[in-house]
Amino acid sequence: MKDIAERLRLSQTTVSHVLTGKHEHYRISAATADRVRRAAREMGYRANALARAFRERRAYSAALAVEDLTNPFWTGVAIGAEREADREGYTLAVCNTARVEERERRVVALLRERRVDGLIVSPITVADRALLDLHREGYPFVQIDRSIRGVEYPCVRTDHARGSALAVDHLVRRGRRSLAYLGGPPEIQTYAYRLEGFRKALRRHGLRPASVCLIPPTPADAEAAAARLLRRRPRPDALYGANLFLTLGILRAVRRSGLRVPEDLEIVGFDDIATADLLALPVTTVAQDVEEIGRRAFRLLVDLMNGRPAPREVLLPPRLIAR
Amino acid sequence: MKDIAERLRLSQTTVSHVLTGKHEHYRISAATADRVRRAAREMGYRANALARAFRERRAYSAALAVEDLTNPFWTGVAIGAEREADREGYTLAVCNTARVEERERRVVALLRERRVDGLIVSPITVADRALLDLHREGYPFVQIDRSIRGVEYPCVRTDHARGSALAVDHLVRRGRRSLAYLGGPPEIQTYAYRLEGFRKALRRHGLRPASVCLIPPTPADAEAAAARLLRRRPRPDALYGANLFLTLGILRAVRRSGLRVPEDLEIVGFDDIATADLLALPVTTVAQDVEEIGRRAFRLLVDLMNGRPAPREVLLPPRLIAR
DNA sequence: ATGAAAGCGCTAACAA
DNA sequence: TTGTTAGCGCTTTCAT
Repeated sequence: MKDIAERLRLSQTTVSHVLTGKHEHYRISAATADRVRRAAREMGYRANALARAFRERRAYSAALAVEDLTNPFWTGVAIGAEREADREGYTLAVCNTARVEERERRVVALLRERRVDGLIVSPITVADRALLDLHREGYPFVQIDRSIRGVEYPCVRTDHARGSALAVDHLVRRGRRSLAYLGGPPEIQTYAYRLEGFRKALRRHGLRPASVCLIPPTPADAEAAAARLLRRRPRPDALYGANLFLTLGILRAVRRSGLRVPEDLEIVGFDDIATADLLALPVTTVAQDVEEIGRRAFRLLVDLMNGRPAPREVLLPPRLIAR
Repeated sequence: MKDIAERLRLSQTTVSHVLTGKHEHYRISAATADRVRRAAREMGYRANALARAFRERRAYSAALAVEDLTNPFWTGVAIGAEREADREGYTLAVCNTARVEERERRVVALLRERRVDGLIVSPITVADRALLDLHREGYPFVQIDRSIRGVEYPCVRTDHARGSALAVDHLVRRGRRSLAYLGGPPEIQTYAYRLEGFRKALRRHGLRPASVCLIPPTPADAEAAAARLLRRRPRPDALYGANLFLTLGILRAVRRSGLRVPEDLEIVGFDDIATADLLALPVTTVAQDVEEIGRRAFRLLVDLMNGRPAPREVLLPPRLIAR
């Protein structure tokens, strides 16, 4: 800017006004604005984003803390959020915490030290305490998939309960009566809502759960739990897995059991499976609009970062993919 | 820093020396260093990364341009790269270009405007021309999966040819003689090497390709091409898909054909499939160490960014997962 | 072993 | 319609 100003015998200020598009506001003459722009082009001027960020105290960057990029849910969220960030001129740092405490702390540090302007995160991925601290300090963040108490920042998530209801209704419609639930720990809000939805829907049909297994949400744990369920007499005629990894475990257990699907029992899982049509066993899924979650979250974050009000909760409808 | 200095009646310089860990070099007394650190803690000092980046002309951040976060290859790379970036104190911006030209341009602009210090990218994801420009301007980047001519910056990739050889050897060992190749356009170096490896390996066994289909690397295109192949007489007794999406298409075609695997034919695909054990048809895969690719790429990028020399090519061995 | 001072590139309040 | 000036928080050179 200085060089341009010198060459044009203008002040650096004027150049700045033009180059930042504020010439209207400062009533710079069209002719001058033109000269500045031309010179800038000729001289190969490139704005120094670092200087600008420093001066404005804003890096136009945000972070997305993800607990497992291996999970298509989070990949989808990342895609959506990144897309929106790009549209808004923000840089999005994607941080994979992999549920390692040390890495969670670093995400928060990132926000504080690198002066990232905002954060998209799901509680658990970053400990509640840290989030409450951030909240108190006024750092804007948007929650995904689940939320914590005592924070009026928004949460964007699928209507978990509704998803479970879709699953139950589907199974009951197909004549199943003995449904078993396999879900993660209900301390995690996600699973609490999914379980609650499951229970409520069953009640609506005048049924009771054949079983409710609360286990760590991994394929191995689900496989073991499902195997146990399948040995029970009477055997449940439907298994409902409350997330992708649980459903994969269920599928493995059923496959090993040699039972036939859908003759002997039916399987429904939360989260769609990309290769579902190629699997040996048919599985109905409750699909989430993951990219939309990411997009919405980022848009709300922008609102927050600009001091605009944002709703406390955005619920997206799930979709049943029957198979 | 100023506040700390005032409180301690020291100069800001001294405080800076201590807080940036350079007190050894500047021979600050241990006592002073201690006082400074204590005060910093008490006063809740947090370094302002924005100011530092501005002053040092580097943001300690890098970008990873990915063409499709939906592809586990890229997710794996992202996980690996992010992990390493974190270890090195860098922030990694993951950019999903989704093969949209406009978005590719933005990635390059990001680098130029210096919000990031370096780039990890695969050619095609960002057009060759843009990369050559960057190279000429001296901006550091590391290539992934494939590389362009005229650039001595490193490329980290799986040994594609070796992967194809693993596939061919496996099939021949199992008695297959009539192998068909389905791959993406050989203008993309990745596919060129995979095809070449396929051809060479066959020749080594005294065989010739039953067929070579060069198609867009999507499930739909592969499904159509594979269906055509399966109608041929004589029918190939093995199909080799040169990437994940091609292999998924092949699996669909074979499934619809009603042919039995492995009795009638066998399938091998480049890139592992997470749910392979649950699929209706067994599929052998050539697995890449995707996270390692990401990690290595980032480490090389750090070397480049610090002006250290880096090798032109890093080849990682693939691994056959027979099924 | 510590400090003074300059400056990184930009923005904005204010003056003219 | 344009310019003057100060300053953002930090690092670094040079002095002391």
